[in-house]
Amino acid sequence: MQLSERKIKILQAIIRNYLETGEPVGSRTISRYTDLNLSSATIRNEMSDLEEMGYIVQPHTSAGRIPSDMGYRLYVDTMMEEKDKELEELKEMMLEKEDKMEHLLRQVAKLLAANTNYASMISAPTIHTNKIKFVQLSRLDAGQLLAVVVAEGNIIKNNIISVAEELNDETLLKLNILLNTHLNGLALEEINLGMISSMKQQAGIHSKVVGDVIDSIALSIKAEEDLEIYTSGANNIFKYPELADQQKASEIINTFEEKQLLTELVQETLSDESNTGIQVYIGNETPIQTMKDCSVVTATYELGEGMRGTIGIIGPKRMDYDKVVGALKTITHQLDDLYKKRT
Amino acid sequence: MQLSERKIKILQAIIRNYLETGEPVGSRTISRYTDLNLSSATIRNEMSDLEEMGYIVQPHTSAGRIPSDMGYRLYVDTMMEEKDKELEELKEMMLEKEDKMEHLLRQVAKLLAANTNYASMISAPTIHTNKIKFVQLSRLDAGQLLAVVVAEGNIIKNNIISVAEELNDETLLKLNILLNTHLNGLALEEINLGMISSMKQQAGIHSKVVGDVIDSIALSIKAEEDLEIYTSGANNIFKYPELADQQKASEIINTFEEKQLLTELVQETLSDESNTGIQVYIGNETPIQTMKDCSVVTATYELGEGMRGTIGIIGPKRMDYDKVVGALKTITHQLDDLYKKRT
DNA sequence: TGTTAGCACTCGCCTTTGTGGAGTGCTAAT
DNA sequence: ATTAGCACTCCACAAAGGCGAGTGCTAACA
Repeated sequence: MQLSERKIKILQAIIRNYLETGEPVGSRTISRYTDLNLSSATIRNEMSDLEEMGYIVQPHTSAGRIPSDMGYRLYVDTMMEEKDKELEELKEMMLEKEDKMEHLLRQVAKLLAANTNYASMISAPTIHTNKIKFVQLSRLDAGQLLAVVVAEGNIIKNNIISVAEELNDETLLKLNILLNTHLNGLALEEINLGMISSMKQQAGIHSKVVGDVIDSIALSIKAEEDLEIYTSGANNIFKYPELADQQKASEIINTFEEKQLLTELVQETLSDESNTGIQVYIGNETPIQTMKDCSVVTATYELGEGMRGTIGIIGPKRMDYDKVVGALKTITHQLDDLYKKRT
Repeated sequence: MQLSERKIKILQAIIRNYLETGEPVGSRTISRYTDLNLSSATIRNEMSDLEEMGYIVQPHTSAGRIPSDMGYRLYVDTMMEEKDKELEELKEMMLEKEDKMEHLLRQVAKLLAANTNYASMISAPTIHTNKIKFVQLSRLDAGQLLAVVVAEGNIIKNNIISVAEELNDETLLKLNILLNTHLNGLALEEINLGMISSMKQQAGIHSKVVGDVIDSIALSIKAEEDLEIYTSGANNIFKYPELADQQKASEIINTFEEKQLLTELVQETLSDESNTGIQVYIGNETPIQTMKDCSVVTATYELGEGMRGTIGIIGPKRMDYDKVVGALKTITHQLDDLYKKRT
């Protein structure tokens, strides 16, 4: 069977209506709601077809129809009309706090949640493709050194290193020079064993302690690929009855707390480069099983070269896709602007 | 009326039973549950008294009794028998991750939540009474400086400072010496305007730029009294029907997300020094209004001088106080040990 | 005087039953 | 191809009734 023009309009009307009310929508409603001037009987026939084709389902006989995942999918792919969102206010807010990445991200998450009435998450930019800008080793006290590594985009990592043997000022200075000349401009992921051993060699006489130090710096740089994910508005899910029952709410809340699980989503999003950077996962399409009753919309943002992070909105399947996509576009653009201003 | 020995035993039995089942408990149950060998009728009389005295309430006529806030209070104050918890496993886990305070705290929160089946929170130690150990200013690039401040207990703060005018190496060195000699050993809260202006004076010729830099360091040290609170197990509240309804769950979850609100709890706990460091807030006693249907047990931990933080367990009023208090004691002691080993 | 047995009573919970309404599918007429 | 009409389905909701747990009271007993 073919999707006639009319069927599309009806499907669209069903979805729109369902998005608003959350209730199954019947033929009579559509018969008036649209400008098609068709009787409910005709609509019923069409709806019957649409059901057969899999775009809508009946929760039970003699109830109205609701969109299936497939119906939503069609809607998102072809029928959406993007709304322009008024997220401009955000610009200033964001700029205020510009200095601390962490604050910024929290802020963004909060803003999105507040504006959309869905739950939101944002992952800190991945930095492993990021270039090292500055390395410094300082003595804290007898047995402890402080290593500071700053990467492109002013991402700072601190590490305290315990050493058995005290290093004198001269050695420390040498080490600093050595580290900077070798590591500067390198992407974090480019640091490898060969390089480390080459550094050790050049460090020369103190090889034992110095070697240890270099090892632990290298390790700490590479190791801490810490998943930083900020979430907000988890409790928004209680606004949607279809998600608010204990079972589901508990699962979703848990996923939000164990941010670990959200990394999958981040990975998935970052790896897919197909389109505009915005992806929509409806129901079972989601990479996170616990969210199979939700829809998830993700976007990739970039702060300059290689620093990409993920923003996500999680809500009911009947979320306002238009609005959400609009909001995400606005935000990613503004993050872009932000970066440009900053550099 | 006086609380006879027998009344106490009955009250205790009621509470114990209610803690387990969450159901109102009737006279017949008590008549068997205890070793008092009294008929249900006698128990009924006593219960009637206890109700009059305010220790128990009936949710509705012809239901069993449940403890009132006042009943719980009496229980916690006088009738508790602490259980010894088997939280020893934790010791090793904690030591593994010793290096990063943040990880440690998250770990502890998670552990507590998992072990108690309640929600947990932990605040990072306050550091404003903490002494500065080390200050360093480095040039990142033309317009940017990196300030690193390390305080007692190896708490590290980074700050990027934008400067209009570039500082040469010599000035930077001087500044570093100046900063260290002045600030070293000082508690963060001791830094005041007089001191800052005195530094500025000594900085001499470059007063304009240097002054700015000093200002922003001082500011960043003082300013970022950032509330770091880690939470875990929020979804545990779904395990207790009396908290799991939408309204309440939503409120509680929200409080957990907006960690802001939890600061009150932290403040309250830290300020009160009365007793063993463990406090129990039952129902309306809580400092956080949104948790008036819960009980909150908090403990103060110390990592050496002046570094005090708060741990909290949030659960239903019928929480297992014995177990929770035991667990908190164990944890605080272990954090104590941890600090000793570390230094 | 304290304790107990017995009994009537209360009230929430659960199941059953019934009703109304929204919506469908089908058929026949236009 | 569209529509009006009608019988049918099924959910949601309310009312009704029975069950059971628990109480308060009274009277009897040690």
